[in-house]
Amino acid sequence: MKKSVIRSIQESLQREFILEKPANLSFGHYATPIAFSLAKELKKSPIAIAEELCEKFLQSDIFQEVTPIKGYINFKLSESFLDKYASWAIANENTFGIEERNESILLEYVSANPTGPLHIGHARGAVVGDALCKIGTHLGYKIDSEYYINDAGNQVDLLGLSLFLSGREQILGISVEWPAEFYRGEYIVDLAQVAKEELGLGIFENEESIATLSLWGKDKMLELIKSNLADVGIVFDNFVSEKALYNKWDESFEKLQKNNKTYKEGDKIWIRSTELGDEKDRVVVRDDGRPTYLAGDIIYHDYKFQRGYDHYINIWGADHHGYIARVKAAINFLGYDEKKLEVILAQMVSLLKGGEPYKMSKRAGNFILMSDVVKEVGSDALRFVFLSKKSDTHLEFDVDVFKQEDSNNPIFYINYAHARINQIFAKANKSVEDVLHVKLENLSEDAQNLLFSALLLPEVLDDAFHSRQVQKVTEYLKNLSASLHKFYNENRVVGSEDEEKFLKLFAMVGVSIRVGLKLIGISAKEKM
RNA sequence: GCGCUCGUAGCUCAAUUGGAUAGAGCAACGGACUUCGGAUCCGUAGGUUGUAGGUUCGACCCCUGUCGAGCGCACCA
Repeated sequence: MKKSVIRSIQESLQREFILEKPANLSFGHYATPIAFSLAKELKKSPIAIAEELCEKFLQSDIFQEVTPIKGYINFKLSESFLDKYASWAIANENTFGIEERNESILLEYVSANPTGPLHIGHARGAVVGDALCKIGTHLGYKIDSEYYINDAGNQVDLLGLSLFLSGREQILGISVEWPAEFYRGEYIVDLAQVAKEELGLGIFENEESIATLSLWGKDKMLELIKSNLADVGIVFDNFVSEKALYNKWDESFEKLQKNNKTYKEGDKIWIRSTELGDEKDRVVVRDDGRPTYLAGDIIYHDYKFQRGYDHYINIWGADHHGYIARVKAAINFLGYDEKKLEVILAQMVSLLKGGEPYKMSKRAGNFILMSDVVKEVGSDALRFVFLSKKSDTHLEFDVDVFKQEDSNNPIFYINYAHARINQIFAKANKSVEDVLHVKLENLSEDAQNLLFSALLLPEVLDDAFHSRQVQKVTEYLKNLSASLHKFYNENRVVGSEDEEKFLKLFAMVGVSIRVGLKLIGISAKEKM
């Protein structure tokens, strides 16, 4: 819809311009402040310029009115244009808003350590990533989703050690001495129990089996993580193992070396990340020869870029923000365009419980499991809460409030609108096909506004994806539902002389609600 | 101390990315024919956008200072 408008204006204007929505829908459907920027050039007042331009624009048949107001030019679309578009959308629901593009994107998100179940903080990145993936795919981007498994290094070792000690203490009844850092939490105790059943009691007897427990535990945790994700409808295209990539280190290292971006100091190897804005150079290989975590990420990003995507998106927890500079530097040093990598930060989620702050830390074991929240409020509500907020703002909510969010939940509000539409078709004893041919003309202003709102979905999706702000979609769905409810309360549908027109209008709203919900991973309810 | 992110109604968040009168929900208060399902709708109240400057036709948005919050500042991930 917007594209048709832009094309039409472009034809008569022959220059770049900004198209936006008027502050007030009664002014028109679209607007442009072009007269303001022309004012300087032409040395005329914006108001006079706007008036002159309006006449030119009126020649197009997609506009019913073009009016100047205080220098702004407002466009009102014609009913026949809106009707044609709506008929097409209703008949082609599955392709409504779908576009063709050639750009490929690699989207990496979650990538939580396989040392424990996902907690509520991970859920935010997970849900946002999944929604971006679904929306972007709908918009025609070829998106692959990927999860990077940190299955090498200290944290996994620590998992093995924690299982080992827990097994000795809880199962063998031996008193153990806990180190300063280890994984606590009930899942460790539970997992040690499973280890006993699958691997035998002997596994806790000898310290040499810690390595075995690490590997075994990591696999178990990964399974758990996958099922946590599946519970909210998230499935990844790829899982990439840090460990499996380690044999490519020489290859990546050689590139860095060739570009003179590493150096040796002491017995360590450093990368010159300072050259590209990092605070300091970073160690990539320790003095005992073990590569650091950064080395793993260098290999991984080398591997990513070798696969030749047009664009790369990483969703990271905000606590990793300090990491962006060094990874981008490394990508550049490897000979790639680091601007192709975009990092989205998902800000911390802080939980309250009865007003008391919850300190979330994987290591402390005092965290809220994503799966627990899903169990209590359901996947839809969890998704909706996280998708309603910009991902880069701190989010704080009280679990107790969250639990009682049922009738207050906007999801119910949206679903109610959707269910209402079905209900009214049933009441009228008509199907969508019955009313598809009806022309939407001579509509009241309210009806026309509702129609226009429903047709806006593709633009909203486009905007949400390109600004990486998924809350625009939830916001839109709430507003569209509100318009529907309002219209419903003010207009009698069944039995009125406009019945068929209104049904077609409602069908269009239903399409947008269904498609919109689907793209944020929520299925619309037919009945409630 | 340095860096990143953020600061908008009592609370949780929006604001077409520099545009027109800063908007929703919740909470509060007052209303809507025993209703095409009232899980809805209408109305009232609530704001110097943390704060002080600057940039310009125009600023919640950009720049500078300042205050406050969170997160980083590892050879952990």
